[in-house]
Amino acid sequence: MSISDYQPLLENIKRYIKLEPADEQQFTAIVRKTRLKKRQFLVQPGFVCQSQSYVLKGALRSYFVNAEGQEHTIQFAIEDWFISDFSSYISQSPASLFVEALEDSVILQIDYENVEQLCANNAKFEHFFRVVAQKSFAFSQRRVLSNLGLSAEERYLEFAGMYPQIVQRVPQYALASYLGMTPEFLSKLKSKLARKS
Amino acid sequence: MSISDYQPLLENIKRYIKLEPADEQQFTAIVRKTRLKKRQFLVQPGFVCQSQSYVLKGALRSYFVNAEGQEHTIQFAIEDWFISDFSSYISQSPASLFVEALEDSVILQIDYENVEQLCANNAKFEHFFRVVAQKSFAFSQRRVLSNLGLSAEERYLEFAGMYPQIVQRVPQYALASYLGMTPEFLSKLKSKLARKS
DNA sequence: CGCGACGTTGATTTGCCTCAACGATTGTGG
DNA sequence: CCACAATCGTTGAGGCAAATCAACGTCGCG
Repeated sequence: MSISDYQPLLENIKRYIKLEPADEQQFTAIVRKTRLKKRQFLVQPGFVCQSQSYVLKGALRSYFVNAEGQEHTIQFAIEDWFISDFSSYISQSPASLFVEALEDSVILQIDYENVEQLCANNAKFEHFFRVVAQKSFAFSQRRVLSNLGLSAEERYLEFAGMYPQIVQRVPQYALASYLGMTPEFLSKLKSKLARKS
Repeated sequence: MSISDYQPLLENIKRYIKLEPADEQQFTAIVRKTRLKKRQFLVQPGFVCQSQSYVLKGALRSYFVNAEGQEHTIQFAIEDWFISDFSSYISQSPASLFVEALEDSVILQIDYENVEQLCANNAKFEHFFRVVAQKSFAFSQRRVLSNLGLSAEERYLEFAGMYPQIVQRVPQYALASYLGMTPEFLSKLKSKLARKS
């Protein structure tokens, strides 16, 4: 695995903490690179989610399948994003989500045990993972807010305004299930909005 | 402020990290006790949320008011819970939520600057706040899931099963707005469920 | 007491879902 | 390289869960 593979992830981390060469070395020692084929699963319900994954190239999503068989997308991840079944990951208990590659992808994985050890040994990383968790929490709360306060059309427009790349890149049924509507309804919504302008 | 006021909060922290007397002292030095009257606001939109609050006694909620004037409750907090406009708190930018006392309450407040300093000086607390943020994130993701995957009735039953104390204690319009339904609909739901049993 | 806040109940409306049929595109095996 | 199936998006008809609107009862409190 070449040095350059780590760079995007190290740059990401450096947005929050300063890294000396020794820190970088400590960190890269626990990173694994993995390739995924489109439609390949990274996590499946019932298995413990051992690692968090950073996307070097490609696109993934995590989703839940409820009793009626409906899919509900929890998260998308493209380049420079992390993804996992976070609930399973932090409690090291069986997952309830699928994590699936939407395209052929390349990811960097870091395992739970190693992350915890790293954080215990190096306060910089403890700080980094605190900040990331806090931002993730704030992000999730904003989503709860959108779900509660906005109509289907407003949710679509908000998301499309914020993440146009993702809207273009992921299948529409996955986007619909993220936004909390049926694929049919999203389709009608888009054609209505297109007609307006 | 008497020592015993700190105890519940210290016990909470000790569930995650071990505290030496010196640690306890470092921590209690940054804690402020505040009393709130029912209907009093702790945070209001436009003002920066300076602190996180731990509930010693009473009940609070955070909520958002959208363009149409509808309220949407983001969180409830009773004894032994934290509450704030977390998004405003971590970015120290203007709040978009109200945080309001639902009863006369007593809280312990810790300010952003002091928490950051404490974490920088004492790795135990950095760890504590990481773990708390991670759990909060996982919790919030589960709520997104419930919002997406469950009907109004299912959301109510799930919440009532998980937090019966809160259902009894908070006004029904606040609960309805937390669960993503109108007060009228929640009322009909409850009477329907009561009739069944 | 009387007012305001809260919960209830019923009639009506609507945003979104379900079901079904139909193109377009992709992928796959012969 | 074509044929065929599978996958995905579109469109329309009809249905339902939940919202809206309105009227009324009740309780706590100034």
